[in-house]
Amino acid sequence: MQKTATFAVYKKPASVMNYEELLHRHDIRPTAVRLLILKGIADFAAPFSMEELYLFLDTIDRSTVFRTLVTFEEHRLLHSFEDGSGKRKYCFHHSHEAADEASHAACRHIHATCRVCGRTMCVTTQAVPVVPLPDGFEVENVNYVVTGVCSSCKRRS
Amino acid sequence: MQKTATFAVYKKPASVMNYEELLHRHDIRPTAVRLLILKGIADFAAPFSMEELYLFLDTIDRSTVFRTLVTFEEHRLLHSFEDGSGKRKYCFHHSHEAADEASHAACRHIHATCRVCGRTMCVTTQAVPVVPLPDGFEVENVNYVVTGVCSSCKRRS
DNA sequence: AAGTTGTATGCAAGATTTTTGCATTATCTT
DNA sequence: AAGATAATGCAAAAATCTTGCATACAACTT
Repeated sequence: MQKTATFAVYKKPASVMNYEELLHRHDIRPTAVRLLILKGIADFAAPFSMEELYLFLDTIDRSTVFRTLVTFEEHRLLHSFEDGSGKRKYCFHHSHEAADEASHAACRHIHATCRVCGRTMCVTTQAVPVVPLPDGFEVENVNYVVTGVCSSCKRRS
Repeated sequence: MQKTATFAVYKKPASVMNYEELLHRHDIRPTAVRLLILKGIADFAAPFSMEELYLFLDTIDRSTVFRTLVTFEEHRLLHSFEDGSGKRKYCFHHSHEAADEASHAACRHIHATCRVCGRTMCVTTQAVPVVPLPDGFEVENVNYVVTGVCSSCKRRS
C-alpha cells in the first residue's frame, strides 16, 4: 500500500500534555522517536490500527511503530484489542495517566465497531460489566466489542 | 506446517444429530464435503480455529474449510469471534438449531482465552450483559472475551 | 569529553493467517 | 441424460504481524 494522507481527528493541544513526563511515569525511556509516536497517538480521538498510526506518522518505520506500541502497552500507557476487523486496534485517548494495574483496568471500556467503515468507537457511558469466570482463571484483560453498522453507514445504504 | 494429528475432544455421538436436516434448516445445500465438515465441527467441544479444523479433517482443502465456515456463519449455523490470539475462533457447540436471528443471538456467550495455552473456553453461566450503544448503531454481533491464564497453565508455572 | 555499554531504530525479510482466481468436479433441475 | 448452477481443490496473493541484524542513539563511567 502507498503511504497516503490519513486523518486523525484532532483531540487536544500538544501543549496540554507533558509527553516526556508521561513516559517517565510509565517507566519508558523517552527517546525522540517515542515522543513523536506518543504525540501522534494522542492525536487520534478514536482507536486506531498500527497501519493507521504508521501512515499518519510518515517518517517512522513500521517495525519501530510496532515495537513501540508493544512497549507502550506493556507499560500500560495504552491498551489494545481485536475488534473483529482482522486488525488489532490501540486505544489511548482515555486517561492512562497512572501505570498501576487498577488505573489501567479502569481505562478499559466497551467498543463498537462498524462492519462497513471499519471504524471503532468507544462506549464510555457504561463500564464493562463484570462476570463470574471459571474457577482459577486469572483475568488479565477484558474485551467487549459490539459489531454492527454505525449510523453514518446506515444512512448511506 | 505439516499436517499432524490434532485432537477434538469428543462431544456427542454422531448418531444423535441429523446433520443433513440441520443444514437444510439453515438453507445450506448439504453436499458431501459440508457434511464431513459439519461432523468434524460437532466433535469440537470448545471453540476452534480454521487451522485446527483443517488439520482435524485431514482430507479437505484449506480454502474449502474457509469458505464453508464463512457459509455456515452467514447462515447462522455457528458464530465466530477474535479472541486476541491472532486467530479467528469458531464456536458451534451450543445449540444453533434454528436459523432465526433471535436463536442465533441467544447462542452468543462470554469466552475466556488463556494467553499461555491459547485455548478458549465458553462461559455459559451468565448471558452477555446488554449495554446501551451510540444512537443509531445497529448491532449485529456482541463479543465478550476475557483473556488471562487458565487454572491448568497457572499450576504449571 | 571520550570511551564503553546497553538499548532503540531502520531495513529487509520471514512468518502467519486469511482470502481469491480459476479450472475442475459435483449437484440440482428439467 | 443434458445443461445450468454451485462447490471444491489447487495455487498463489494479500494482509497483517513479527524478527534478525547492522547501525545509531542514549546513558553511564572514568
